[in-house]
Amino acid sequence: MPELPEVETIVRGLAPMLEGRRLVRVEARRADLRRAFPADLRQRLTGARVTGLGRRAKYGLIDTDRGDTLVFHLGMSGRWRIDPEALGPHDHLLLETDEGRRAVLNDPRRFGSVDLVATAALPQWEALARMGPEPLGAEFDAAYLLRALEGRSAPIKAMLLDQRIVAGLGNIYVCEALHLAGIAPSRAAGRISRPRLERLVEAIRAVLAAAIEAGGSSLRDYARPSGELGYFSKQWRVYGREGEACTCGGPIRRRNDSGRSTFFCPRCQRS
DNA sequence: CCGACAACCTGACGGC
DNA sequence: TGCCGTCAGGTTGTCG
Repeated sequence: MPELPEVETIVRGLAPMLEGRRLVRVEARRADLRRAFPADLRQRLTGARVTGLGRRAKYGLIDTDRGDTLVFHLGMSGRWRIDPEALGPHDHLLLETDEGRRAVLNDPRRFGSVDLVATAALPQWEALARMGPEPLGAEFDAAYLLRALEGRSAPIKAMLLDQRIVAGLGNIYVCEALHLAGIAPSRAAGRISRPRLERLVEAIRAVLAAAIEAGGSSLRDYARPSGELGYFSKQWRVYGREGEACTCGGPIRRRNDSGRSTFFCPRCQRS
């Protein structure tokens, strides 16, 4: 589920119950996800006050007054459950606040991660250090993309999935943005004209903003009986719509590019 | 640098 | 009903 908009939505959903609260109970229910949990996770977090939440790319950030930031990544199947009635399978990490609220990290496939990083050193932290700019930030524009893609012969789709180029896009929103921009996923990245890169930047921004907007509206019921966070409407133009009609009337195609599905409209995205 | 592929895991779904 | 193959929103590493 989680690309940038999903993580953003989840962070916004967690903020009201965590911000300013003291963590009275921290329980890791297994030793690792994709990699081991920090050995001192519990002692460093228990008793700490959450000072703020944030996001960098697909990473969620929970800052504490002890100078540590809990950094979580949701992998393919991660989500947070809010005040669940009971803990169940794949509930790997529990945070309980001084108000008795509970946030539970659930991740069946365990491709996610949980780390504890000194807040001041966060930008230098290995996973974030080599990361490209935020697609919704000012640094990300056509001029930047032009330089970053210069001389690259790899397909634009692969380049947009590369977090070192731009941070936070995944398979869905790359497909969506390329379609909105009218660019073929296979187009050599370094051979896209500046005007078309400008269009691409705007498309990426628009697609992400719309998804965050949609997530935001569904947040109102984030405390549904199931207590799950991460419920998103699917307003996709091409993703998951193989065989259906594109807005142009032509059929949406699906192709496999090195193990990942690419959805596109051959008519709207000729080059 | 590039492309293809495997690995890490579980669950959902379609076909038979 | 059940078994089996396929696929899934991510990341990382290897090999040619």
